[in-house]
Amino acid sequence: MRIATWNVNSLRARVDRTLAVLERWDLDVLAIQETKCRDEQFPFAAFAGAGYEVAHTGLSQWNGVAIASRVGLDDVATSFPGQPGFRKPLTGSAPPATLLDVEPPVEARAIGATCGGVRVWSLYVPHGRALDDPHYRYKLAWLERLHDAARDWAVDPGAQVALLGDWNVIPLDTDVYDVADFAGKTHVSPLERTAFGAFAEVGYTEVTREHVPAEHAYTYWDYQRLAFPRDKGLRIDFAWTTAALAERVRSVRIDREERKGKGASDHVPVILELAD
DNA sequence: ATGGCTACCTCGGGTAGA
Repeated sequence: MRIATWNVNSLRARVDRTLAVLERWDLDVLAIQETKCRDEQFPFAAFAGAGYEVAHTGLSQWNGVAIASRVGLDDVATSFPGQPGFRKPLTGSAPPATLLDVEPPVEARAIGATCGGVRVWSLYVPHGRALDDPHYRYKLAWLERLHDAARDWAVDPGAQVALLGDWNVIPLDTDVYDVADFAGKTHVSPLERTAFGAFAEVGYTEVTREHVPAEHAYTYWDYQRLAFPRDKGLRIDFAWTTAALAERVRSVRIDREERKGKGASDHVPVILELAD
């Protein structure tokens, strides 16, 4: 079984590239992030034509996550238990007191489905924006709540769970072209790195590192400043799996070629080959 | 020193990404 994760950075702008990735890697399952569309805008027919069922959640032009599968797609969940919401802080005059009590909306950043016996989650962790931005606190809370949910999913030692996606965390200094460029910014702060690493304490293994231990093995390159030709990238797309699933991983590959050419996403697919 | 790109909304320029 082959399963992959990819932040496609707008699905509608890259339907052809996405179908080509499915075919090139002979994928059974693809976890997609940043579809940037609402459900009614999602090109389901193109995927069906290629033999894939799709579960998608998208509420606006932002975020949006999906799972495409040709090995079944059961028990779809469009958020995880306890997933925090976010709303920009209100500006100007104070709203009526009743509005203050309204929970911020849960964003389309997590979708889960069971595919071929594996509980797959496609996750788009909030960016954080800046260390003094409310979005940063949201990011930390989001990772904590995900950790709590993931702990529950891993209680059964035979559970096969894969947490796939764009984690928006640079876990090691060698996961970035120059960590000095990130001083005082998000993605490298101790709190983020601790929140990311905490999944190891509740039964999960980050299998992409295990199989691709090389330093500077990036999964993202900025569109700006010729980042890709200069290989100034980041490693921020990962796969935490339960022990029973980690045992099945035979290889992990980073599809660096996908960053080339006109119309590339700024992220590339990460592919896991699983033993049957 | 700044922004340098791409995509979304929609046809000008704001929001977001990392």
